[in-house]
Amino acid sequence: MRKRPTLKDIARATGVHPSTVSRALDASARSSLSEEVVERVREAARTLGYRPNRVAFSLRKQKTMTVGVMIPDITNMIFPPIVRGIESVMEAAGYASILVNTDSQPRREQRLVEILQERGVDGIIHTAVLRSDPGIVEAARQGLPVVTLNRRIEETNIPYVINDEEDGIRLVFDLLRRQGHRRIAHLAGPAELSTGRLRLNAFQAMVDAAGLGPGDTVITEAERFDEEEGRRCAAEIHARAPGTTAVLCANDRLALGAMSFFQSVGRSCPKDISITGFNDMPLLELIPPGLTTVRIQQFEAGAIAARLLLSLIERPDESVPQATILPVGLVERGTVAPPALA
Amino acid sequence: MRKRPTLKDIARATGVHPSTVSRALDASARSSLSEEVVERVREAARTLGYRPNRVAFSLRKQKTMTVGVMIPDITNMIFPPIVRGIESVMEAAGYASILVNTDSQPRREQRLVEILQERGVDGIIHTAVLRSDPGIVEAARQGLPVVTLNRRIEETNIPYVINDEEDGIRLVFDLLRRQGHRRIAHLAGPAELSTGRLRLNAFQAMVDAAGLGPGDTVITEAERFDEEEGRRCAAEIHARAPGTTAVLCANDRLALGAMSFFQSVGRSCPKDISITGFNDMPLLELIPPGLTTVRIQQFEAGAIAARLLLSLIERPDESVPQATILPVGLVERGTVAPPALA
DNA sequence: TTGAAAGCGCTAACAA
DNA sequence: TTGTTAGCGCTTTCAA
Repeated sequence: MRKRPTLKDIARATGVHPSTVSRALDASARSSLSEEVVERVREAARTLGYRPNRVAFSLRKQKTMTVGVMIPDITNMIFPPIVRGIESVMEAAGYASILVNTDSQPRREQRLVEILQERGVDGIIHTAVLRSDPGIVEAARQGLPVVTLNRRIEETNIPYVINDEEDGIRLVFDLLRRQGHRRIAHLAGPAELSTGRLRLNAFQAMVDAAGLGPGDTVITEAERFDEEEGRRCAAEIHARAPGTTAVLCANDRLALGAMSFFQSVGRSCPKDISITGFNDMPLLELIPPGLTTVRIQQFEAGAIAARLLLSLIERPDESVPQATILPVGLVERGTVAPPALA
Repeated sequence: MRKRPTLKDIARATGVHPSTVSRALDASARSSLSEEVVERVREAARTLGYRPNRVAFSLRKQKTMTVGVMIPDITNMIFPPIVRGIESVMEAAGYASILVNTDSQPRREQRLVEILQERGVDGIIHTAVLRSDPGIVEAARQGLPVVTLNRRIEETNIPYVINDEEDGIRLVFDLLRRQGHRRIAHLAGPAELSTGRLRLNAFQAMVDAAGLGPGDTVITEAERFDEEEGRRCAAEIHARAPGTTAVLCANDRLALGAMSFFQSVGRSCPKDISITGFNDMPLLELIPPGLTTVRIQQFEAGAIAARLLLSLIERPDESVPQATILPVGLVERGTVAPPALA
């Protein structure tokens, strides 16, 4: 690559000292210089096509203006909007984002945290934490600004931004109850993820509050949030509790898998079985009969997490809220109907 | 952040010179040292929790081990798999990726190229170029390794990886012809994108080769590759050429929009109108009646582009192929049927 | 208002 | 085999 001009080159061209050039180009130091020098320097910078070297800047200032963004898998469609939300505020603040996919593998996640630290990121937004996650906790303990998004780590004071999981579950549960369902199954997410756990807890609380008995509900736990696990768990529900009239799923992909399973065994949705999801991922509205689900904020959640991280980085003594819980909404489409009369 | 240990700290701990520590920790320089020193140094590095500082490394070596990945918009579902393909090879080679979204805005794209250059990226993979794109061309001319993906820039020697657009169009066109269609419309993509242009050219060539007359085909050009433009252009086709029995769309999102339009005016697909797409984006198979489309390689395309870029960066005198054209395949689903008898 | 000098953490040419 | 030294491009303290 052709060598880019440096401060030294500008200094030579204008006959001033490199440090003077540095000052002339820095808005906050500019004030202490004569207008004439500032103008000459800026002019020279322009004609030489000067671009500051951020690597040198970073080494000197111990600040890379870069953040790490950790997600489980960008091909999972709920993450792209979140990432855009993060970048919309980071980019505006002059930060670049290094995006990494953990594939939900703890060892890989751990390694990626180290890689990001080697690269000197100023902070990390982490959407892929496990409920217990020593690697990132240790990094945060050493002073690295971290905020978790979508999920939280238990027993730490790392700030987190999550959805109101409890309210979301309440919304779909109440809908099912109003339609007359009593034999409601929960297709739960992985227990090691806070989303899976919180939604399960909320489901159980709703069941208790509704006075449903143990014979009415069955719970299966998926190992991953994907369609295949949705099918597998739906099959289990079908086998263990054939009288189930509604399946409340911990997320949309599990619900899609469940829909596919019930269709394959000839139980039509919503006539024979009602199904609900969580997240309202893109394109869902085009898949018949239209999954009834819980809408979460995606872009906005990313933006909020990014603002929190910026605050941690740039104003370390200002305190930020430890918990940010975003409101959710019910999206009624076609997968819920009253139970068929037995 | 707690200060991380440096080479100097290890040097102090072991009683050798920092440069010796550097050599001991560098596999390729290690051979010139005594085993005893190497062991002592590595041991100290381990106990101190030493992590190399890549910023200092970058400044010294003039190499950041970072590449820029430019895409139009990560929320467009065909890009996440491409990005994963890129990262799978970049990460394995020790490179980090800075992902930026251009939103298809030339000025924004231009600015992002400059930002990436300030950050000293070792190369750029660009999936968002326009057919004419002076900013990135100039950067490449100055010696920055660049490869374009999915799209190409005309009149440059920047290596590119694209799909076999011509063959893809041939596949769907032939299918429509075999089913007996004659009045075929093309819902074209934006002319300033090579994908839009190449697919349009291919369509016209097929029309000519098939001996269809000007009365048989109508072409409308979308301004963006999205559902809304698909609906608008489908409406235009419907108005200008109501006798059209098939619409060959330049990509899946346009096709989805067209499907939505024709449904809204009561023309059922595929009974009254056949529709085809391009890309085979995720989830398409779940949307009835199932879009017949052209499958492109996504993950693999990213991986190939990344390998090309790596070659440009690490072996600058080895030559790389200027054009890589990936094979495509036909995916037959439910949106194509013989034309209704008039 | 400007210059001189040091140093961020690392690598590499040269010397010993 | 190891140490010395310089320097990547920048910011910032101190002096003038």
